[in-house]
Amino acid sequence: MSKLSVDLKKIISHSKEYGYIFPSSEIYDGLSACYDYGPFGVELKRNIKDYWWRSMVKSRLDVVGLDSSIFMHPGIWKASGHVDAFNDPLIDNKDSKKRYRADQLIESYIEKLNSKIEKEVKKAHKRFGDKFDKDQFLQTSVRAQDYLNTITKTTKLMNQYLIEEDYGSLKKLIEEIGIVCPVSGTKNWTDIRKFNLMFSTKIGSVADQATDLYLRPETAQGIFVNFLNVQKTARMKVPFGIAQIGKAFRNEIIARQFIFRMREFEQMEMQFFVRPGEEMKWFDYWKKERIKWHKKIGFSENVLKFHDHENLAHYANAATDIEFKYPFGFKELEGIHSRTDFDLRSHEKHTNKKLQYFDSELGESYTPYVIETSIGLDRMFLAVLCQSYTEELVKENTRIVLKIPPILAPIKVAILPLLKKDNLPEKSKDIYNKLNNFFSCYYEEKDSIGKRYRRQDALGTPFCVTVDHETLDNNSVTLRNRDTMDQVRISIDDLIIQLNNKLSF
RNA sequence: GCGAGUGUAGCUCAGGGGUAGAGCAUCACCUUGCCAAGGUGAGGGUCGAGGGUUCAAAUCCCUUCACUCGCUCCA
Repeated sequence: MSKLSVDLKKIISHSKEYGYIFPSSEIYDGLSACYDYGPFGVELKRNIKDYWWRSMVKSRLDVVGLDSSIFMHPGIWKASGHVDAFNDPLIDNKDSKKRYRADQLIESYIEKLNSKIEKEVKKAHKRFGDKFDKDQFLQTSVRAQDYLNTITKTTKLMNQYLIEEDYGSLKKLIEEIGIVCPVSGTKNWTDIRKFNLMFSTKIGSVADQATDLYLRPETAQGIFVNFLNVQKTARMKVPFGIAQIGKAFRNEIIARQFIFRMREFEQMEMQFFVRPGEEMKWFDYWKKERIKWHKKIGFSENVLKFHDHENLAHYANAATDIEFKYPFGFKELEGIHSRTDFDLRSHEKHTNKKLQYFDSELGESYTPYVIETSIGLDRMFLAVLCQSYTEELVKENTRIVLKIPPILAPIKVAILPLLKKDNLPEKSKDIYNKLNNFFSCYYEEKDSIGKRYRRQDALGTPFCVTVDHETLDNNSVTLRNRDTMDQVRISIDDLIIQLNNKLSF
């Protein structure tokens, strides 16, 4: 096992030990790729959401929020392209262990036959010179006719089987035409299985009258179908954005790497509607805005990078990812996509309802173009954990610290009596009650003071307030910094102001 | 789905036919005057599940389940 995955392993077990993340359904042996957020995980997650919502919605005049439902009309997923585009027949080669899409295997086979025909044509052209008639050749050449017939027949059968979802026959077809695996060169294929990205379920209490529907695979569509509702009621003018935080569900073929790729996950999305033709300007604008956001909470230059897409999705005309350097490499954390007017237009087509905006400045109506920023909340959570987890040597002992940015930390301040006697606990609890109105606090009196500091370090608490005998004399406490372990003595009255300075957005 | 690996205490793991173990963690009491691991005691396990071999199985055999890693996909 590589050193990198050892790091991830440490983070996973630390997350569990300190109440951040538990494996789902653990006492039933777990459920693959599902995780639960524990008492401190849920706080960190909430703080990340707040940080995003504040900067994307609260601090801007041109973006408003939305919380659309997870269940939506099944027609939406037809319009968005999810029903057709993510419904693949998959087949494995048992020798090379490679997985392919069955239809793509057959298509590349047809491609090969086509190039063989081309070769024949070229050869014949050489032979006959200028008098060469391509159509005539194709009709008379036995070999070319053979290829053409096979292509026609194979294409027809493939399409028929795909539509009927007759995967048994589709496999037979692959075997009959003798397709081999490009890697192993063998015909040792598994059966074809259908893979569907979306989870389906039923709504309605009577089974046979129930309507099939899907759990949403992205939050974006809830925004698109509410475009006019939001624009009109919040009286927004293009350019403007709609933001949403919510769960999404994808039946990933393989879900791995802890909370990086889960089947149930949470997205923080914003769709920004702009005038047609101005999309690249806004695409660049949001690229800059979003990278600024990441840097503001302390992600450094060398753990972030843009990754521009070469192959664009069916709806996009430009796309980039912000990648974060996880222990398993640079991976997508956030996507910024120029989605054109694909979604709005597609919903118009499917509903026969106008989804246009009248631009009073231009004096015309149009379907806005859309720039999407979409960040995985769980991926952000993991990025924060990976960035924060540190082990350092202090007097030949390992100190494990979660250097979580203070504004994101689940617990902001721990209040600790130096000793569990002499009225120190009582005094500490007074301070706890006072501070807890402003920050999330933690009170602890067990074990030696050093041990308690280390425990708070491991939990990621940025500040410890220690109450000692001097506190009883002059109302002063020590304030300890998690990252430097430095302590300053300050008056209790100054605590709230000082902490506020360090903990505000 | 295929391949490999792993399942023993809350965590990290040892033990490989003969009474279930260690360190850390937890709880109680004592100790403790600022950076983890001081003392005494206690709780906690049908050794992933089912079956087989055996006088005897955590240990050997078979089956099964779950997780982890790799491969294909990722709006």
